[in-house]
Amino acid sequence: MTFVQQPVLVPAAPKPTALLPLTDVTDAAACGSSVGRAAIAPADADALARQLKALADPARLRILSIVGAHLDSEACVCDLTDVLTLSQPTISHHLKVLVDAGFLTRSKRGTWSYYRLVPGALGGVAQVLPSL
Amino acid sequence: MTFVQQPVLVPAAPKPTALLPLTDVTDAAACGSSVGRAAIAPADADALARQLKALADPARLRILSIVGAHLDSEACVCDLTDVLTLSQPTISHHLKVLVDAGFLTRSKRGTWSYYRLVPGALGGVAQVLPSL
DNA sequence: CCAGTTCATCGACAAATGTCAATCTATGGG
DNA sequence: CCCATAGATTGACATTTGTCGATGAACTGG
Repeated sequence: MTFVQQPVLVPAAPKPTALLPLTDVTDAAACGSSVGRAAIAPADADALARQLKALADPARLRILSIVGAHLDSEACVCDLTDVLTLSQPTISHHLKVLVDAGFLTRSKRGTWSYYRLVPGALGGVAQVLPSL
Repeated sequence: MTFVQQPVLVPAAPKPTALLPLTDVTDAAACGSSVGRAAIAPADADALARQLKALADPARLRILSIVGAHLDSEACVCDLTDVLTLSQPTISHHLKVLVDAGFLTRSKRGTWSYYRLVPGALGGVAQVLPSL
């Protein structure tokens, strides 16, 4: 189990302006704290929060994990309904959330819908987090 | 701007049983998909979702960023009320969420409350994400 | 002791979210 | 054709969440 850290390739990334754009660094409060660098821009915080919101659900994390656990990082809905204790519409809803957030892609073949991990999408979020 | 990637040291981590405990790997659906490894355990998905839920808010991301932007990774509430366009009770609420989730610590000195980043907390989440 | 400051807590409210039953839309097989 | 199956959509519902105003608690300076 090595996890080669793919070349990122985030698709739904809203253009990371400089990974950490500024807000402003011009104040000195009475409590005597000093600023070392600039903080995240509000627009970037919004975008990152949207991505994290899509991940911040136990069912969706399990879905991503189950899809990623398949040999080709691809699974159909029946693979999920078997394991998750949730109704089929609920699972379908979670899948839509993950697709809209850019973590999964959907491809319909015949009667079945196959979902696939977007390479680097999770890694992109993981890369930005520690630099907050 | 280098971001040295600290030695992790996650404090509030709920004991990662093996980073990816199993659920079960014993089925073969009609759609013909094959399992390569085990998925995340439901309990671990719950724990990770709780952490992510604490992060999945623009105001809280900005708070973490502002605290981390200070030279000693420490800031008082007044540093936040100056920048964020939110009422003081709302900011206090977000701070409590981040403390409860293990991303910040609070230390009161005199009239001021100082919040400090928990070293490795964000990195711990970031490390687990790509291995889903 | 009193007034002002800093921050947390409480109560209320609208909005967002997770869930399900019911329904709809393909697709495939007789 | 007709029916069965896989999955998406819809509508409804309870719960959670983000926000604020009002209030409370603790410390500081006159």
